[in-house]
Amino acid sequence: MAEVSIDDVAKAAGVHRSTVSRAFSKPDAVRAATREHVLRVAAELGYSMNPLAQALRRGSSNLVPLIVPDMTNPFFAELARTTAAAAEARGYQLMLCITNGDTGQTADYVSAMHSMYSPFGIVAPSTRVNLEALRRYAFQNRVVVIDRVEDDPAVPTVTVDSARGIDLAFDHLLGLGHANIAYAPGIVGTYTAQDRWDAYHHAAERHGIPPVVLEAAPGADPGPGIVDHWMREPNRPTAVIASNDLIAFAVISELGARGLTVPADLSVIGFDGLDLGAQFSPRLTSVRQPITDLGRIAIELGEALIAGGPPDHLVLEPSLLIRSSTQELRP
Amino acid sequence: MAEVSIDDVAKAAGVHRSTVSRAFSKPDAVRAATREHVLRVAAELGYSMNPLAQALRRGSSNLVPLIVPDMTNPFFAELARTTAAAAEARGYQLMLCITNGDTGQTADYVSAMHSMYSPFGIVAPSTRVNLEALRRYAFQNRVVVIDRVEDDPAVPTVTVDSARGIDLAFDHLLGLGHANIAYAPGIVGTYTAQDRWDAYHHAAERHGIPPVVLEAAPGADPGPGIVDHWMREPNRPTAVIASNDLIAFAVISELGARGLTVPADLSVIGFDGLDLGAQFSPRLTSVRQPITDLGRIAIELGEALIAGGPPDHLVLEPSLLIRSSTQELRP
DNA sequence: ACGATTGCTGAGATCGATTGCAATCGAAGA
DNA sequence: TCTTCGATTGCAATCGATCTCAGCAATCGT
Repeated sequence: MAEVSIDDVAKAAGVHRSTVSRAFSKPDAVRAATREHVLRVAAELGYSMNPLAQALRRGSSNLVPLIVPDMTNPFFAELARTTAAAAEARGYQLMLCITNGDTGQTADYVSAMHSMYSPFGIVAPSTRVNLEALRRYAFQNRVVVIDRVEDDPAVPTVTVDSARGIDLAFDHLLGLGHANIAYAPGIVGTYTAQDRWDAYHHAAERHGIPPVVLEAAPGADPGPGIVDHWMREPNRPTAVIASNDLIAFAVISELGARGLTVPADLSVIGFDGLDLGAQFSPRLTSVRQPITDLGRIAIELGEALIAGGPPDHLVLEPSLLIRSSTQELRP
Repeated sequence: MAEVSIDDVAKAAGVHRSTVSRAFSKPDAVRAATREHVLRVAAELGYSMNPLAQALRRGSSNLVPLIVPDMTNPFFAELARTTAAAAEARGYQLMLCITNGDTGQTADYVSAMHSMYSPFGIVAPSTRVNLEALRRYAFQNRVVVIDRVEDDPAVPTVTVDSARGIDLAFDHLLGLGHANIAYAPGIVGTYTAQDRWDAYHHAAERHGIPPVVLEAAPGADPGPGIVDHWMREPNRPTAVIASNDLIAFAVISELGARGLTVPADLSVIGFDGLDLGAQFSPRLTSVRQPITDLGRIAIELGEALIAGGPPDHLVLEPSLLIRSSTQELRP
């Protein structure tokens, strides 16, 4: 019941603490017989090493913080899950930190991670603002970013190719006969959001389609704003690309509330490819981000970082997840 | 850049480390002038206390683990958010642990929390199984449970009144003219799931309604199984109560895939009252759990626990969130 | 004016582990 | 048989903080 320390085990096993320590952390440095004896005694006493003390002495721990802005967005939830799995598989203990988009909190977490002797940390930023705070620490801590950091090649990053994703969406919609394709941005401020926005304009231009951006008032529920905007369009688009799945959900929901149906009245394609989209009504067609790879690679980049390798900047390929929220245009 | 320790600050300020320590942790015990001087020097050096060392020496930290089975379920995501907020407001640092329903992991986390000197931990269990592992630790650690623990009154708990929630759903549906109300269970094994199941049967019996439970094969995607079951019913129910919002989503989605619409062909009511339900199509009517209170109260129970008070067992009241997935029965 | 009290600060042990260095021991090599 | 070497193990310093105890000054009561 009381905490059993390394000295208790040492005493019970009749050896010195250092032997116990070695039996656990460097098994080769101790005679096999001794080691087994120590381990057995330790097991009997229900001993397990205190990670805090260990981290303090060693100057390194296995706690890897994953800093995300908002767990309510299922994208981050899925990211957290896969990253946690990847982390655990490599012996790290993932610790999830939610910032609620608060710049100060992100800085706090990164600095806390510093004093926790984390080998490295992973940040999935929401707004560009908080990256500034991050950079102050990036040089002294080891940080991996999902998304990107402003012009700072020293920070390893992993991203999904937004332009390619938007192209995929365009090709799909074009193939379905749509020629009037709008874009519904959601949150703004991140690099990814900006990329998707830009990619939409480029793609529209390339295909000779007049770009229509369905903006909603910031802060408010985005659905109504976007749909209002859409209905006001003189030449009403027949398809819309949402900047992420949540926005797509909101649009479809609002459309339904007004008696319109998807995809009959409007084809909607999301961006994320969440599992949750398969439970939506209609099942959401979406550009799928390889979230599992994102998590795994973030961990790998972290390991590369502590190994002293050069910072990588990986770009992953999205793919298309065709479900039921898009359909062929029928005039 | 290098880690600045308490001794560095002490030297720079020309005082002993104990004075620096006191300046931070018990401001009254040090002269105002000295304290300010120390604090200023510390700020200049960019010093911040090392929580590990502090926890090690003090034998207590402010790290509160929140152990959840699955972040992919938005219920837990919302719970995590509100609990994190409540924790932070009280000076705790919430650390999220995802078990993926793995019994062993839950035990690991609880034991890790032990050696992290956490004041207490919060567990939101998914299956009843892992509660056994929990109990082995509960007596030596301080654990608060959201949901309940088998016959163990020593563990404080906070729950939502499932029976009341089901009643609310029944009353709503009955008021809409429905007389044939089915139940769609989801995950099983938790106390809450069992409660809702029982409550459904009681309510059905009380209202003279033949109970219809729409079970799906475990493991698989629940939507198709539930809908299949529903269609096979000789006397097809006109309304269904889902055991949680995710199940409701799945049912509605599957219905949509088969060309049926909600609420025209079937009224569906969920259980959770997630914000996400408002983005669903149709907007989901649901029994709302007071998730914010759940998180806050879990923290408060934890504090009561370390204060040495008797373990409480709180039961919160759900409420009805009427949106668009239910409608009056039209014969 | 003198012993007692109060307020503030310094010394040093301590939390639970790791690790470089020294000591020990048996066996191989000369 | 004596030296040397490698494999083990013990010793003690150390990581960065907290906390009890003691010392010392200024203040208080009478």
